[in-house]
Amino acid sequence: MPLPKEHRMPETVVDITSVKASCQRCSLRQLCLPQELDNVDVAKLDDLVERHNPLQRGEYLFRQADQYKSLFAIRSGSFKTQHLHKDGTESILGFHLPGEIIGLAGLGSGEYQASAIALERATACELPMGRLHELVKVLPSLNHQLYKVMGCRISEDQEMLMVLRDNSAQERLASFILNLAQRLKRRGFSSVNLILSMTRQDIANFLGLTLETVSRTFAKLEKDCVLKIDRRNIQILDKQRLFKLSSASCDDPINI
Amino acid sequence: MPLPKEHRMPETVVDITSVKASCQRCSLRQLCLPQELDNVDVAKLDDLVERHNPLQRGEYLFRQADQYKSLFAIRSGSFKTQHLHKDGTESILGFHLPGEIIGLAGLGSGEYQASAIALERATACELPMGRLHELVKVLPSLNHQLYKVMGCRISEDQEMLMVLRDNSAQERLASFILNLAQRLKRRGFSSVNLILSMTRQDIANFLGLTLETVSRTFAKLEKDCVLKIDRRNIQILDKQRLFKLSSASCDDPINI
DNA sequence: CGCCGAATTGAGTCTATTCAAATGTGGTGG
DNA sequence: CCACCACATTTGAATAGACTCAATTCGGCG
Repeated sequence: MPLPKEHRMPETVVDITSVKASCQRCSLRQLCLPQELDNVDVAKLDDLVERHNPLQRGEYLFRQADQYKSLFAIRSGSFKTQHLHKDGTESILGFHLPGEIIGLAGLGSGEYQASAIALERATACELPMGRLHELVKVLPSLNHQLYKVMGCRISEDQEMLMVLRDNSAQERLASFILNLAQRLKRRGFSSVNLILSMTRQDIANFLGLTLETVSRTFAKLEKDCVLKIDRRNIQILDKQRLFKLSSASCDDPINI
Repeated sequence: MPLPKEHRMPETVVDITSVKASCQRCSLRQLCLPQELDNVDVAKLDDLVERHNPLQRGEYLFRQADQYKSLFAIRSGSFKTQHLHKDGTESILGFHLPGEIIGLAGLGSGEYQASAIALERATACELPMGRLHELVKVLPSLNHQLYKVMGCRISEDQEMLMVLRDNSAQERLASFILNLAQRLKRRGFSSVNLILSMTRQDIANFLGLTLETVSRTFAKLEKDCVLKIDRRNIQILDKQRLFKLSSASCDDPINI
């Protein structure tokens, strides 16, 4: 499997040297669980976090139907979550970037309902649920923050549901690129030059299209001078127009 | 607006006479927030619940972009949640039955991202967030339960996303009917004879189809002797086959 | 250089849509 | 009681967007 250029976090975003006491100094703090926690509380959160060695592309962070043990906060790189159906087909549920929390759906059923797979070299912080449940009892701010994270996830999932259900291929792809650009920007990456860590097939699967349609739609957007495309490298030439194309009914203001 | 026959809860399911101390005696207890709470904790939950007068078909329980104040537990009847886009179009996000908690998405953004509208005569219990936040601090069991409810919602939303993104019109409609039958059964209604409280247009909007397609697909399912259809009354004639039609890749065992 | 997987491009097909018309139903008022 | 209206629903015919199948190109890597 050919490796795409890695999504390496800029030095200022993740301090690789401070593996210990990490949440406190982690520059993902504003995007992750510690957001809005004071230093004392973050220190307590730090104690339960288990930091993992890097995963390589294709390796699993957790597997569907594994017994539910932990939430994971992504530290670097990117992941996809995918659900395996009984008939052997797979559905991609999402792509996940540094600072995002994955594994939340398991809180309901007690088992992971999807597998998380690294799309490139990636690291994650593990938050064991047992200890997290203890910690939220004594840290109302953490408890509140966790509710907020979950509320956001419900909100984002419903937004995505509407995009995938109601929009055309071009609208879906435009939304996808804009969404990615916006999330990358918050993490200190360029919001104009994106390096996709997933294949066309992954994008197609995620958007409910075929890879041929994704390819053709990219070609059309390039022909219309909205994007410049070079394999996994996407340059946004006309953000305004991409936004208009993303959906006639989208209501988010441009904030990318 | 012509009224469909009302989804009236069987006497054994909701005791209308005990409006006070209601969570304790409410027979939706096993489906709602109090699930797995002991009597002392339920009594405390009772104190914060504000019970409302019935809403008529078409009336709003809360409105999109209203300041976020409360969660709502449905007590009787049914609701739809729908998102209004900037261009004036509306997207239905879900249909909601007694015992279900709605308004969870607001926990992230601080405002409701959809409106909740009664589909028939309906009542709901209001759970003000301010007091709920206080209560979860002292009731770990309630806190735990609320996480579980939110985890389930994330899980269900993702399941729905896959159905709407990956399946054909017939698969979507079959899934929809089976899902409804299953949820109605848990609430003491027949899982064979369903009374739909929503219009064909609502179903189409929810499933990402046109109302013509919904109508044609119902007609096909009736012609194939899978359903018997009389306006809003649906009789499931062949549950086994409906399940097979619902999706080649669905993995839930038949449990309806 | 040649292999292999990823990605692109082309041609024909099919599902669901759009547009249009007809039918059915419940409620209202004469 | 019946005529009529508004609205929900059904049905038909033509269209369009995405899909399938197939062939080709591209790029990285041994």
